[in-house]
Amino acid sequence: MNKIIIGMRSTNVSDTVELSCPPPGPCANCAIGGFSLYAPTLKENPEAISRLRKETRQFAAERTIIRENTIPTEFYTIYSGWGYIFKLLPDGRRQIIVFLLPGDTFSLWSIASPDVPLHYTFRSLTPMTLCVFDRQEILRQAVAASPAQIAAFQGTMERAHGFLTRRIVDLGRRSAKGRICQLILELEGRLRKKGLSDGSRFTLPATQAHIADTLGLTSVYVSRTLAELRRDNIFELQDSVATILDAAALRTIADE
Amino acid sequence: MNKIIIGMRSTNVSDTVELSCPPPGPCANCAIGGFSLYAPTLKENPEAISRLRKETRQFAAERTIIRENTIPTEFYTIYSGWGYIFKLLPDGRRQIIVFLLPGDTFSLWSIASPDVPLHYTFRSLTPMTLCVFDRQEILRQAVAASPAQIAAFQGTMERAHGFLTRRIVDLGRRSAKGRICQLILELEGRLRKKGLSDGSRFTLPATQAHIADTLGLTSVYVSRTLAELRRDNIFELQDSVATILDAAALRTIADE
DNA sequence: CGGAAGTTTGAATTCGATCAAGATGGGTGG
DNA sequence: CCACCCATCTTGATCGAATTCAAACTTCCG
Repeated sequence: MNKIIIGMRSTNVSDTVELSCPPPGPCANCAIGGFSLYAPTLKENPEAISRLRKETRQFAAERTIIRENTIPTEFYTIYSGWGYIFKLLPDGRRQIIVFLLPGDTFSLWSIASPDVPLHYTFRSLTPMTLCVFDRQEILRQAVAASPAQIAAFQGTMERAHGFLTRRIVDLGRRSAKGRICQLILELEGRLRKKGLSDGSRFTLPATQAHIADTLGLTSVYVSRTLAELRRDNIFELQDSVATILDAAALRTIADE
Repeated sequence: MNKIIIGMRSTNVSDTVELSCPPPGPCANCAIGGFSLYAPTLKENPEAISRLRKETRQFAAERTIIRENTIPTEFYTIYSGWGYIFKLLPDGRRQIIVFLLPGDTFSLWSIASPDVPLHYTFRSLTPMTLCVFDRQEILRQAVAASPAQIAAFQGTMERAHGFLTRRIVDLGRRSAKGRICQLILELEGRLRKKGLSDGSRFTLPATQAHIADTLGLTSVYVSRTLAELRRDNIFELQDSVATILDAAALRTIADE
């Protein structure tokens, strides 16, 4: 039996520990598969996906999955848990590019240029289970399989692109409060599509430091701003549970 | 004969004026074609591209090509001049997402979802000549034609994605000076690949207001920061000509 | 020569950062 | 089971990078 992973937010010891585990059931029964990149193929031919999956792999919180400047040979789907992609500046400042949620994939962007090293790092935020595929295989056999699959592939890239451009607008032209509301709405929307939010309440395991590093702020100021939103009965974040108290007000602050 | 377009930076009269012009020579001879999205097809079968091109179209500076919330039916390659893509906030603040240079294309990102309206606006920065294609045609016949073409397509998307993530890092975690140096290096690099920079001197037609709207700053502060770089003999921008005086220093400031 | 767009410079202001000190709370080890 | 530890969050005081407001200057064009 494998070791049990404990703690949402583990300490920094042994940065790259990983624990193998037997795969969960066949991909056909996967709760999150219908929201993944290869959903069309999964629907038509679930065994094809099961066959492509090399294994599943578990990580504790805050473990580095792939480091900047390495060349990934694998392709991952997050089966459970949250991850994030970030870039580190020479002096240690960190910018989180995007949070990865269950059903999201990693190494999509570099799939067409297999020999270019990553320019950012992929890390688990919570304990996380990944389904592991061979990068070349998934490209050839799943992504280019059918017209529906090509459309899903390009659609995924486009959605990712949309999140990035919206983040650029946030960082460039919105106040701290606006950015935070924007982020809450983004995450709620993405989670809702996967059945992980009822529209007003969802799990948000990111610390205020993660949020700060995502929005170009400091954790101190994130704390102050969240306190304000809480005081005004607009939004609350406690013990990794996010609650939208006043969706209209939230959207108003986010929009301008 | 058509009207002649005058002035790099025209006034705001008649925001959507456009002037037709006879197409320049066949695509096979195009100076910029080798750097475009469909370069592989152009090399193998230049007539295919010529046939796909509906027309060329000229715009004066600061004209809106496609507005936010509309559904584009055309696909453009910039034959000459600069353009930019931006998003407007309700109160009039503007965030420029990216500058488009000769050989760059537009509506790439929305090519897979033909019925989703744009969430940003495409505008000319200088007088600009576009080669116009049908959006569906270019997707089917050029982008999906050959393996080399698919690779070029995905490679283009990846490069664009790289620019966006780097911009996010800049906006989130870099000082005004760092952002400006970063932008100079990005533009120089992109232009050099197209033979439009010798490594230290190139045309940069953006005003300080454009730069400010790209980097999340105000034009006043861009002016002050450029003055500093000029004073320190690192970089100079005068009359739309950018000159890198000290590349090493520029890179140092940009990197951290 | 007059006007408009762009740039520069100065002074005052502000949003968010930085520094610092507690408070809270869960996990670990004794 | 208790005590300590460490990460996270909170709150206060001060600081500073970039904004805002304002006015002059420069160029180019009509």
